Amino acid sequence: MPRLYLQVALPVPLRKTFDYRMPAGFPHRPPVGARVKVPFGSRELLGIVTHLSDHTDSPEDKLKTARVLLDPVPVFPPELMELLQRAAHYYHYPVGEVFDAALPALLRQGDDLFENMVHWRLTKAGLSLDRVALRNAPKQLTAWEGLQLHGEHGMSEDFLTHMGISRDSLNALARKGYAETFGENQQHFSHPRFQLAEAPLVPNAEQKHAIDAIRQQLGRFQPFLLEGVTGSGKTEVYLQAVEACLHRHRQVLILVPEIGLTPQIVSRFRARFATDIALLHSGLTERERLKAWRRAFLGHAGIVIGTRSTLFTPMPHLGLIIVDEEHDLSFKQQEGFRYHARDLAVMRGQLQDCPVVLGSATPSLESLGNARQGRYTHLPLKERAASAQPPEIKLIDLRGQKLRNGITDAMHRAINLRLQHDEQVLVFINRRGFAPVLLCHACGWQAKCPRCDARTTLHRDPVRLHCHHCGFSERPPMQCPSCQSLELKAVGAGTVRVEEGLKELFPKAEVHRIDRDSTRRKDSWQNLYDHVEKGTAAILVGTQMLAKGHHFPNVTLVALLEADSGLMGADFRAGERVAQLITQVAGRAGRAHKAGLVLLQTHQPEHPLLMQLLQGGYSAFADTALQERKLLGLPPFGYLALLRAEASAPELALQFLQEAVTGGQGLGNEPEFWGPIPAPMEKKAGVYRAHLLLKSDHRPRLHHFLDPWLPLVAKLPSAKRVKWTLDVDPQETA
DNA sequence: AGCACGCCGACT
DNA sequence: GTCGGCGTGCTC
Repeated sequence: MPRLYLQVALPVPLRKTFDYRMPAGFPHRPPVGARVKVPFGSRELLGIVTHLSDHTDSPEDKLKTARVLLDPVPVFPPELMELLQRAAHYYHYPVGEVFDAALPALLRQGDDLFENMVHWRLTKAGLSLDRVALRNAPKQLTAWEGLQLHGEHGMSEDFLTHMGISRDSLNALARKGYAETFGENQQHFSHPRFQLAEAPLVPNAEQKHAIDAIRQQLGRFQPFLLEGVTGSGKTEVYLQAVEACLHRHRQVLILVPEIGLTPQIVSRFRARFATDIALLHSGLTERERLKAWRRAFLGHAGIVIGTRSTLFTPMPHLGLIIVDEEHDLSFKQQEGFRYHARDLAVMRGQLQDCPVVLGSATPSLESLGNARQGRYTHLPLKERAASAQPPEIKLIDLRGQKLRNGITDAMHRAINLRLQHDEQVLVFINRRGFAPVLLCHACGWQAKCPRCDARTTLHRDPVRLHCHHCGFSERPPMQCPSCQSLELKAVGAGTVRVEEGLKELFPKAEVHRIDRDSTRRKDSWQNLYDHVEKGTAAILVGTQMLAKGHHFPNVTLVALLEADSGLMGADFRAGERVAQLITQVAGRAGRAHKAGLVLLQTHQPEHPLLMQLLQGGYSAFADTALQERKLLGLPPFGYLALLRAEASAPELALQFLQEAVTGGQGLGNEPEFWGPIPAPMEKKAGVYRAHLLLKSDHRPRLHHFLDPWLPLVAKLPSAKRVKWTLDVDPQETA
């Protein structure tokens, strides 16, 4: 019998796997996708078995022996192994680190997969019990009712605790002989079960078309772009597609941008389906995360909802993937393994033969491009649900206007009018703090961050200057450090100053501020939301985080104080981001029976992007933007990779990138090189940064170039003096 | 990324 | 005399 070697991926930044001998006592064929502990240098690491092979390319005497096999079944089933390995290749990231990023932290640390895994079921006595026997024990009655759902099949304690049934009440039932545990520390795979808890709404014609289209493709790979303006009923389409999927005893994976901010979508699913819904988001403890992950992994959870990394959760019966707000930036990881969860979701759908629904009111130009080329089925929802009217958008020219705390007279009057009608107003200003500039009126000196090429922002409460880019903070000087003048002025407005200004202008109105500083306390945002939802006159001031997920039915005016602030950006996606932001915030106005008004303060009222949004909405903007992208060969018509470098001196980073360009000559499949250039904020947190953009008009050709180029780049002598990273499909190119 | 090995400076 | 600075080289 040939001897078998284990090929293992380890969490080290090396673009290779490592071979190990199998010790006596390992099963004959350990499962590919399982975790193993292996010796590595002087330490012991936990890795993933990627292959079993009867030969090895390493010299026999260098091989070490694996130590412990941790899993009886793979933590990554075959389709996930395939997804993660393809992703590692696509993003040119070390495969062992990709596996590491995909695993809940406790499993990464070596915790047992099925430790503390207990299943409960009713005993014969429990099954034939009369409920009156428990009439004096309401908690035990609930537990007994819960256990009845699955009868003698039983269910995991993870799920029971998730439904609010405590171990105490289960133990009490056990003591009376009505319930028992079984299958301790063992896997217990099953199909998800569900019941409809409320009747579906009656869809309109567009919704029905979308629902039918998705239903018909269940069991097959097909991407859909569900483009629905705010209030067009995207969620109802999701719900009915999910229902069809659950009917086939399949699981649904739903990705959302920031689950903490969207409790509304979760409660819609909870209200519609009586099923195990697993939530995976940043607010969980690692123990909670593992339990939720395990319910998905074992097939118990019918619906799995989570942020970006939830995409990597194994689901044995996956039947549908939904990516809500697919344009959202947070789906792209911005450090380390820089994957795009939306793009990998499509890849996963392909591997697992299921439809992928990308939903947005403001789709990314990438997805619109895919829809127009026929790769994705376009499902537009243009009608707003019953009686809702589209908001009216108007511009206020800021040029030559006197501003009071960032507010023009025209804006002041418009807000006043709405408050008099007992309606609510949202005010957006995309800047935290009190004022973005502290300026010397005498000599022009400005407060700057010593570690970044950036000004510091003046904050109140406590009064300090903060750098929003690196966390530096200091007490503001009493007099100008340059000319000793005492005339230091706070210029410009952030959320705090606008809040103060509005309180002065409207002393009788409730004014609330929502930004990262005001919502630090857990739940404070939710409490405020519940309060405001009741509908008394109020003004909400905030950054874009106010625009996400929440609907305020009584808001009739939305104000953007600096609508064009994003238009100056050097990034080619700046326009797309501004158009999405304006359209998204406009969607917050006039949801119920009142028509909404959107007021944009701008220095560039004749800017083509603004004109287009006003006249033709997001789709008119998208048409033009796509034409421009095509002319320039930019995404989705061109394919980009960005090589970033940072170093202790500016020349080092630029020199490294220049050598990388030179090293790429003659490799074949060469892309266009744009740069190297210093990054827009060259100095950040004390390091100097530079960029090299690679652009190709064929994706495969770009990757055929990157494959030999990257190892070469890594071996450049100058690579030792910089920290470099490659970003495939970068979202921020500037 | 870690971690060990290695070869030069100021401390008990 | 040693503790420790971080350059460089390796990890099946």
